[in-house]
Amino acid sequence: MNLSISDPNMHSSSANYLEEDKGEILHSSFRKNLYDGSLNMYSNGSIISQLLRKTIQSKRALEEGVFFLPATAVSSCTMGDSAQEDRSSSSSKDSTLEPLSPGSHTSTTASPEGDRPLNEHHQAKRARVENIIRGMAGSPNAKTPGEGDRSETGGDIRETYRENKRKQRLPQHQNHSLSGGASRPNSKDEECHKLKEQLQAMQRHLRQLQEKFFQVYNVSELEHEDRVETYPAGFVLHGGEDRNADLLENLDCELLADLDSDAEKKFDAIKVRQKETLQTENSLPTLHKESKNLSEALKSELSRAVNKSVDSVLKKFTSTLLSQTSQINFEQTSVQDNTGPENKTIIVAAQEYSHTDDSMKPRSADYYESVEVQIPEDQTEALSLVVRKPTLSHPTSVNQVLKRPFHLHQPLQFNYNTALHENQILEHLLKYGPHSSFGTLPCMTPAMDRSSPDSVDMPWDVIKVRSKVGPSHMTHQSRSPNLGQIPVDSLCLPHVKMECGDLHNMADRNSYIIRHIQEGLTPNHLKKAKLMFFYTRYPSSNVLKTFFPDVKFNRCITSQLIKWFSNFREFYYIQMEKFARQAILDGVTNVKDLSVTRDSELFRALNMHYNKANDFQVPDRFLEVAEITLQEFFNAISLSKDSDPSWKKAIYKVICKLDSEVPEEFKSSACLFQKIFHR
DNA sequence: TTCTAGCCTG
DNA sequence: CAGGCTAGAA
Repeated sequence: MNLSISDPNMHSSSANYLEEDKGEILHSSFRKNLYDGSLNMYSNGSIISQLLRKTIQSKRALEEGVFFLPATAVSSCTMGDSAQEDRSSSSSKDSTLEPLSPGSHTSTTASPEGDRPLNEHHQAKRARVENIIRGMAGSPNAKTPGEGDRSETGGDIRETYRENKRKQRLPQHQNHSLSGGASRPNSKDEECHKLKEQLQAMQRHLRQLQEKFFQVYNVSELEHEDRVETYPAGFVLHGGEDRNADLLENLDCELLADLDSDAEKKFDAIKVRQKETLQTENSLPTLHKESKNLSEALKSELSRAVNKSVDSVLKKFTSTLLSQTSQINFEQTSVQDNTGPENKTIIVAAQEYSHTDDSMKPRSADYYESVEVQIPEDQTEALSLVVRKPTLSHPTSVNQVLKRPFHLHQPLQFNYNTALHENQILEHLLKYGPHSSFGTLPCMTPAMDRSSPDSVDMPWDVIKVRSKVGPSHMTHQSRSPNLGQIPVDSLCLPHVKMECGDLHNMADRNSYIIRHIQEGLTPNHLKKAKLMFFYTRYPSSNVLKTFFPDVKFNRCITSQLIKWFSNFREFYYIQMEKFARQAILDGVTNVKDLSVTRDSELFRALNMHYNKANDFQVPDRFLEVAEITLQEFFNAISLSKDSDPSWKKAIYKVICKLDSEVPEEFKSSACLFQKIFHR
């Protein structure tokens, strides 16, 4: 056989069907429809759904009493083509024959003498398939079609299907309701057990579906058993059922979700096509290709379904774990009480958050804004849920508490922080397990507490120690629990995104948080501004807005930032004048003898002021600018220009032109910036 | 009038 | 570092 021969045969056979056999017409039209459908599959998503849809079509056709072959046609065409495709791809010798399989089949039935035995054969198969479909579409509550219910309207039938669908999707809903927290389980085992049961129910359901599916599939296989031996990967029937069962076992129930509506459309399409002139598929090579695509798509579809199921189960389990371990941690911390009352505050907050049904939903911007409104108007620095962390060099001060603990007892701050820190809690649980203390929350880093108002009063050496701890945090290395106390500040949440990146479901909210606008300037912002001074002494307001994206700019904030840089300059120029005069007193006569290096006293003074922690690599350019400034002062003083009240202004003009670009890294929000420069 | 830089002071 | 004040620019 070859293509040129089979094509005319198929045409003639179609003509015969039109006059003699309505069922065969359906067969052909169905087949055409299926081929078209197979094309659509690749763009319309679930192939499994498509296959099942066709089965439903067959069932409906049976109920209508109009057609009697669709199921067979479905299986023979769809599966047979897929099967032969696989075979042809595996065996190049047979490749010329395989594409003809469907065509040859129809051409055989096209002969008048072959009609009768074929019809009998089909009727036998029809009865078989009818049983299969009935069992497949049936559910305990569904009416059994074909048993006195033929008068059922299509709408009723659809209702039946919908009911089936609802039942099939029920396990998922149950899962949601469980994870919703309304009926929160008391123990982990209980929750595990329920989850397991649901999973098993899903598996049973899918197994049933799979069995029906393979039965239908087997019908077509029998029809082509003389030439079909193997099937595409994932559908090897001979000895491959187990593997297929495993694959389909995890198929998500929602594959059936859109069955009825699409089946209805297909059904209408079939009726329309019935009236059309039947054209034989003269593009068998194309079909060949389509079958191959179908095979590939089936494989990917199955693996996708498995992944989806695993993900959903894991997700539910994780959320359950969160709500339980929050409580566990609270109790543990209460007993140990080695992390101070503030930690308990946070843990209680975490508890409340995890208990809230809608806590998993992203908060609106209004939510956060409304919280911040509670902050006094003249509060320019963000209040925070901050715990003073002891320094490593003062282990005896571990139990020190806040200087201003009243910050911790503002209820709205609770909500604010708890809502925002869910990610951290969850991450902590995933990373350290349920029995670790929240005092070691990885996202509550030493660097973060600098954003708290209390940090203003904190000696710089404390900050330095904390800064040194930062890098290990960033690289996810092990961290001593003794660092323990929890400095928490909303400003610092953006870095959570860096740590919880694998928690995709949290990413969206973090992306909101990272855009969260800070109402006031914090010590972190001051620190950042100081480091920016190494690059720019005269930043424009645009630069300030660009490099403080987490600050909600207003007149006050802008003035404050400007004032900061003014103060920075003041200190800078005072130092320059001081060291210039000192040089003159030291007998320096040549301005070229003046240089500023990292070992210079002048640099140390400046670095102490702008980079107290010394954890930032001051750019060389700043040394150059400092040197130029020093020389300018030296020259001016040497020339006795300082007698002029405004003698410095000339120097300012020179220095203001020496600003350089601030690195892009500074555009991060204050906390993120901290993390970047403390690595 | 508003904004900003700079100076002085605490 | 911030507040108050002044001068100058826009």
